[in-house]
Amino acid sequence: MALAAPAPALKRRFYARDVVEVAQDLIGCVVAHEGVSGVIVETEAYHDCEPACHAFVGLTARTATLFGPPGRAYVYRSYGIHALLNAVCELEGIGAAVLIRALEPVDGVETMRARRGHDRLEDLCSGPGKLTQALGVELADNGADLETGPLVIRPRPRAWREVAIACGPRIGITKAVELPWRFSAAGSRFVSRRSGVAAVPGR
DNA sequence: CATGGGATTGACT
DNA sequence: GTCAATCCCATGC
Repeated sequence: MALAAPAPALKRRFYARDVVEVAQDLIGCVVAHEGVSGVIVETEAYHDCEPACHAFVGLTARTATLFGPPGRAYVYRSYGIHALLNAVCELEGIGAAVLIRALEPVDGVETMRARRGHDRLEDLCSGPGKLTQALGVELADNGADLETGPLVIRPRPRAWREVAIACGPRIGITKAVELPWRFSAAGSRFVSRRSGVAAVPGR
């Protein structure tokens, strides 16, 4: 019996709803790019109604992807050095996205090690700039369709179906710091930071 | 056209 | 704990 084919990628309608819900539902899902993949263990939600979101300034060249159709990648350069990967959410015309902040490596670990220049498994994808480097995601992937690939996000594997989710304040921002819109797989060794989280009530 | 500010990381004290 | 690297883009003159 051959290995099962990978699950089909998440469809546009998965992303076309409340960005804070999508941020939680993406925990445990799998990001894959050209044979390299990992399980999402940390996310943050951003919405144009709050000032920490790039889309807060309105429609510009930079934010066009955020206001575009859901299910696309929003990739931008941070601090002049790192490419950060988001999944665009909500309906077209609303600027919202989920920042993918950390992965638990699954496939292509040796490729990740070579690209990252680090050996420890926990150092490969435990941060938003680290995981794009490990996956080979670049600015040119901005606007790419996450349903058709080559960069795709797949549903939770069976073992991740019941993952416990923690929440806390978003990291590295100076505005709207009070919103608890950072989510992580409870107890994961692969998140970017360990502190500042609490259990999500009722989930 | 000049300026300033980051959704970070890694090296160093 | 501190701090520099580095570049895209929004803003203002």
